[in-house]
Amino acid sequence: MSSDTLRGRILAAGQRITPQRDLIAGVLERAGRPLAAQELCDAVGQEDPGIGRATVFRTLQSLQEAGIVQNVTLLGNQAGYLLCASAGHHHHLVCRHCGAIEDLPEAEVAPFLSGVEAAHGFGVDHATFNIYGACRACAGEEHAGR
Amino acid sequence: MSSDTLRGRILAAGQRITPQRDLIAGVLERAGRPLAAQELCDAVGQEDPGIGRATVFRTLQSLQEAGIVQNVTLLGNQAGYLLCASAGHHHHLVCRHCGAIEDLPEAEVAPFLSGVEAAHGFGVDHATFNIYGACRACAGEEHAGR
DNA sequence: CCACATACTGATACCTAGTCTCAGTTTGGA
DNA sequence: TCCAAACTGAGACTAGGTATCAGTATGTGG
Ligand SMILES: [Mn+2]
Ligand SMILES: [Mn+2]
Ligand SMILES: [Zn+2]
Ligand SMILES: [Zn+2]
Repeated sequence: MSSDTLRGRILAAGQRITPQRDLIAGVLERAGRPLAAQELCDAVGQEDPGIGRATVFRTLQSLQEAGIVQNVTLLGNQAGYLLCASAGHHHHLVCRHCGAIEDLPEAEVAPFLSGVEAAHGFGVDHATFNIYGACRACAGEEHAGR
Repeated sequence: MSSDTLRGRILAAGQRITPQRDLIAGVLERAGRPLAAQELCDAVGQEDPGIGRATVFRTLQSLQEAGIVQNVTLLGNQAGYLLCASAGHHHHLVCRHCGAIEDLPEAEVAPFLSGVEAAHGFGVDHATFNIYGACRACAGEEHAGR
């Protein structure tokens, strides 16, 4: 069960299991796409109105430290919180039509970064990418649809 | 004179020249690196305390539309405002030691994006990069310095 | 050079995301 | 079961940014 995995990852990060964390991680997991702060707070409040705003943000912080949640920048510079299955450093392709997310493994960007380092004499030590467009499904529809 | 150019670019975007825009663009130009909202407001207030906060943000908006200013994400997810000499779409390498910025032309990232499109069947229509590290000068110092 | 539509400005109120503090509660290990 | 440490909710607070509005400046066409 994936709940086991989630809990395992929380524990592995030296953090405690609490009902709040369970619930919040669950909301993100079921969403399957990045949620804005507002959306997340609403969804959490709907499942348990007792959970305070501060706890939501603290939990996001914890889950990020545990490598379970990633912060992505949505269109319009809005912050989105995304539950990630893969734990290591990786990036995301954001479909601007359906909101779906596709992982972009670090291995795929490493050669590009090496090229930049070589060309500019710049030692890259951290990089994030915000890549927006149409996922395969949506690109197909758009092409066929009109 | 670069002031001519700046004004030209503002006018070309169908916007009016005002003392406030002149001053704010000047502050950014002299900074030579991205400024956070706070820093910018402080610097502006120091040169002319009469300029209101709202005007600073509106001006940033206008200058962005005119392609003169770009919004970059500094470390810690802080927004930075950067005056860019080159007008077209391009990216930036941010030195985390001295704050210096190096332009990364779109042409250098295009092949990478094409590769992503091919590999994922994903139609990229907008991408931004946040690349942090050590510029040539700082990398040299670090290597030699200790 | 003047008149005038329109763009712009400052003040101010407002909003949202996110942080901080603090007193009380829960967790999980010994 | 006991306890230190981690966590929680409430609520105050901050920072970045936007909306409104009445007044002012800009630049264009006459
Ligand atoms: Mn992911
Ligand atoms: Mn630039
Ligand atoms: Zn899609
Ligand atoms: Zn440097």
